[in-house]
Amino acid sequence: MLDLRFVRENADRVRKALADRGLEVPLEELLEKDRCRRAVLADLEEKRARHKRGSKEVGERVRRGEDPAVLRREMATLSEEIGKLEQKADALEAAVRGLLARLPNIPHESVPVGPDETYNREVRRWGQPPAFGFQPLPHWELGEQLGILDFQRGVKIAESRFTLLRGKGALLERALINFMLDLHTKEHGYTEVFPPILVNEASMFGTGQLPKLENEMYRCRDDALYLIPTAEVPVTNIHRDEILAEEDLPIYYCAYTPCFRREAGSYGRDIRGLIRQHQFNKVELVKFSHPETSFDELEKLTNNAEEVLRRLGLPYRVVVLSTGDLSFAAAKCYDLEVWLPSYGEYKEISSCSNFTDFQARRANIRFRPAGGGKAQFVHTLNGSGVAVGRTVAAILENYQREDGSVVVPEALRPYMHGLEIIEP
RNA sequence: GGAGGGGUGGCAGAGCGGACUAAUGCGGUGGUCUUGAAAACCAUUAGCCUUCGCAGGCUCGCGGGUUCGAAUCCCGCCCCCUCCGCCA
Repeated sequence: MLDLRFVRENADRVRKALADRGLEVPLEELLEKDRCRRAVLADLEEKRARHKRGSKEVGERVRRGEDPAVLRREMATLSEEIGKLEQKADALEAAVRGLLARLPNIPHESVPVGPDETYNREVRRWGQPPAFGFQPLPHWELGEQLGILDFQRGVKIAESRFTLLRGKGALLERALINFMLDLHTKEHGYTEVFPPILVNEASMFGTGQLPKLENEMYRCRDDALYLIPTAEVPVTNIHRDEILAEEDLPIYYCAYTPCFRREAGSYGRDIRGLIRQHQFNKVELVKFSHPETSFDELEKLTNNAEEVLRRLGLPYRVVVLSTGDLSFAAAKCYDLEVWLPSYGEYKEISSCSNFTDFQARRANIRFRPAGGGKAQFVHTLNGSGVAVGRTVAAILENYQREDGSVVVPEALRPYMHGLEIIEP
């Protein structure tokens, strides 16, 4: 959420952000409603002040033994007028808030301007896509041949887009989670947390999933709880409604959690394999940063996620999203894309974003400056470090051999009891 | 699931129809004192909204209601704690 005062005083910047993102929000209506609301408020507050003084006077007359009946009647009338004005002010405020909630974050100046993903800009590339002397297989075929991915059973147990991992496949998944957590906690300075995986509405609102993405989430029937679509939600909400000490910033958390997404509206896409599942594992990086250093923190966070792919020897590239592709709450976002031979292209495996104060304002996460003074909103960041299921797919496909076996990346072997090759 | 207790400023905690303009303590900040620090003492210290400013308004878990007037009384809801039951 943007600051209403900021919107009022920087209407041109907001207008440009909307245009750059290709969004239509009736900004003029918002500004007009806001003007109207403030006019009503001035009238309302003047009447409330009179009413307050009058009521006090009634009390004093009673104490002095005078008859307060006339004044009491006057105050009753005034009270009624106030009630009406309050309704009017509330309605205007609700309208303003509704429109304000539809305004996206302002993209950072370094973000390329363009209407869609074709304007995303590649910023760097690492590694070489493997050259196979044979016809490489997609991971879903490899996985089934090796007996480590069971798509049919996943469908039987749950429904489509759920997969059963078996044997070395389950071990590979677990090894990746442990490898990533160890890397981020031991070498990158993150504190590991394991949060609730069902969260309440306030948490979903704080990070911006509600109200917009309600259809994307699994909801409990008998409780007002949602399955998390990403660890970003519970981990960012760790400090909701808190005032942090400036010297505690930046705070780094990493968390492994399963994630659940309904994937409504993506019926035709990525239907095969592990790429788009309703349930998947992810190691997430979350930062609470001082406003002045948040864009530096974004570079570091992105590099931390990249390190996972470098250690695993997976070819990837980093893309900075254009204004048209940037998510609603983000001011800047880098996507990490891993090479997938079955797609013949790079496929998103991590998304690293700086939300500046957009989430912090919604979730009310502030810090107290060291010298005292007003609490300010922190900046929140997060990124996948990285998506585990897609990493399994990338390893199977990039490390496959002609006989259908798969070499285990060296960095992973200590986590797989020294296993070097996955074979049937 | 049953019974009881409770949600008040950064934290703890009093207040239970009209001087609440929310006591007090802790913590924070500034100062006095000190070679320096600690202690002590003095001062200061909630957020939000409207306003160029003066000033004014709102907020005591949330939402209604009673009243000229609600932190305080009534109704509904949410959350937390304790005990019992059930349970990995």
